[in-house]
Amino acid sequence: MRLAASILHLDLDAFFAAVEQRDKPSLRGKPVIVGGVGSRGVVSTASYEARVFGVHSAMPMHEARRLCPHAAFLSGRFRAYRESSQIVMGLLRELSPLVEPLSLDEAFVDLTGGAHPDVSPAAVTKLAEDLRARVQADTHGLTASVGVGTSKFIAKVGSELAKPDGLRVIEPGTELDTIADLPARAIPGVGPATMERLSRLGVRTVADIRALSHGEVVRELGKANGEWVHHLAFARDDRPVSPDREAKSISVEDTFSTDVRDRDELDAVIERDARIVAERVAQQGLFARTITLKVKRPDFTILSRSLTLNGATDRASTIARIARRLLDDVAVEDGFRLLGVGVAGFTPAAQEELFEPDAEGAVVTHTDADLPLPDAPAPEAVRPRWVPSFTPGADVVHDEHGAGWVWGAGLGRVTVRFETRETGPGPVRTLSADDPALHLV
DNA sequence: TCTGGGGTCCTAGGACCC
DNA sequence: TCTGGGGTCCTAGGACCC
Repeated sequence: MRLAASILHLDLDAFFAAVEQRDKPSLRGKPVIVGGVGSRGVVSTASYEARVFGVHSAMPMHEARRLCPHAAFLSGRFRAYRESSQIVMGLLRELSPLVEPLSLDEAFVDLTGGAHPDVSPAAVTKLAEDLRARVQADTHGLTASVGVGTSKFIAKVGSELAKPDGLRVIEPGTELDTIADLPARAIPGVGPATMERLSRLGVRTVADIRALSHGEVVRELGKANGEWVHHLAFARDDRPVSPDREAKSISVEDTFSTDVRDRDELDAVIERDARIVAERVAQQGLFARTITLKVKRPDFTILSRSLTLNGATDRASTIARIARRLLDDVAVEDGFRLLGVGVAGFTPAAQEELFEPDAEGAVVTHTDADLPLPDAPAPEAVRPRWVPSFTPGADVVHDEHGAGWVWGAGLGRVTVRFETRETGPGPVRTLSADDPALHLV
């Protein structure tokens, strides 16, 4: 905790949904829900208009449809989100080089590291309001909530209290009062399980935690979590803002639209995911030692199996081969609803002698054969993950009608609303899916 | 037609080493 | 003729975050 309120937390309001409303004028002021549109999808972001109906992040999509059937249900346009995110992160880096992004829509900034040495409450208020105005101008209308405080925790509490489209500077000395009546869940790290334990001690608010002794909290929650929670309840938080945090793991996973039990199909998914993982590892110039296979059973139990190599690799074939072998250890009979492949234990250099313990514990060397492509027609579970298609919300262009977005598709037809950020609400037209004049962007 | 995907950190037991 | 003790690495699971 610092003497001055010099840590800033910025959170873009209902980010994915707000980008959609910005780019789709007919959806402004209406409930918009972005997420997985398949039968097993969940909500990523709901616009404030949809939240009124009880829709929120992580909610199963089928439930969101029940609560708010008249909403627009869109799968995401991550390129557009990334673009706006980069604009905002750029604005933050103008304030200070010490910017720590937490996700596309959230970041901490250490203002003492930057060009604005005056961190008096009046000065940071001015700075933060200017920032919010610039975010809105440079992103063509997205709004941000900003909190400023003496620590990461307090800054984040500030932006939470300021939502939506607000600013809250929590002045030094007022922290304890500000957080006293917040639910204990407001402390980062207190999730459902921890909250349940705290409830057993009669805790509801942050102040209730303060009434407990350090020892009591640690006994109930364990050492690390207990100390953390007890400290934060007293607003003691000296975590630095750390830009350039290095990745510790890279993984890809797929939830299938129906459970998969066929071993060949699972092997094909492993190979496809291993390729994606290997590409991302290589992109970052890394090599990984530990390969992890993750599966989720139909009853939602999650299993993971991992193996650490003596060497380090960035090869898809090696990652896939190990993952396939790890799958040998897992009973497949009930099938899986999810399979994932991940790597960790990064080193900056490949290790020449890449060998691994085999099932008997002996050491075997191997060669890297090219991975076979699965024979067509591939089952749905094994198709490439990012095939361009007329998913709801996708950007399209029509030679005659201009730019628009996919409202719905099926039975060989695509319904498009022809409008853009600049046009204002536009007309809806239903076209043939193989209309040669219609192009995905 | 029941509940995503990509991460981080912690715990706990066993192997292994000195 | 009752067998320490610490440190590190690996593995599996779980809580949590956005």
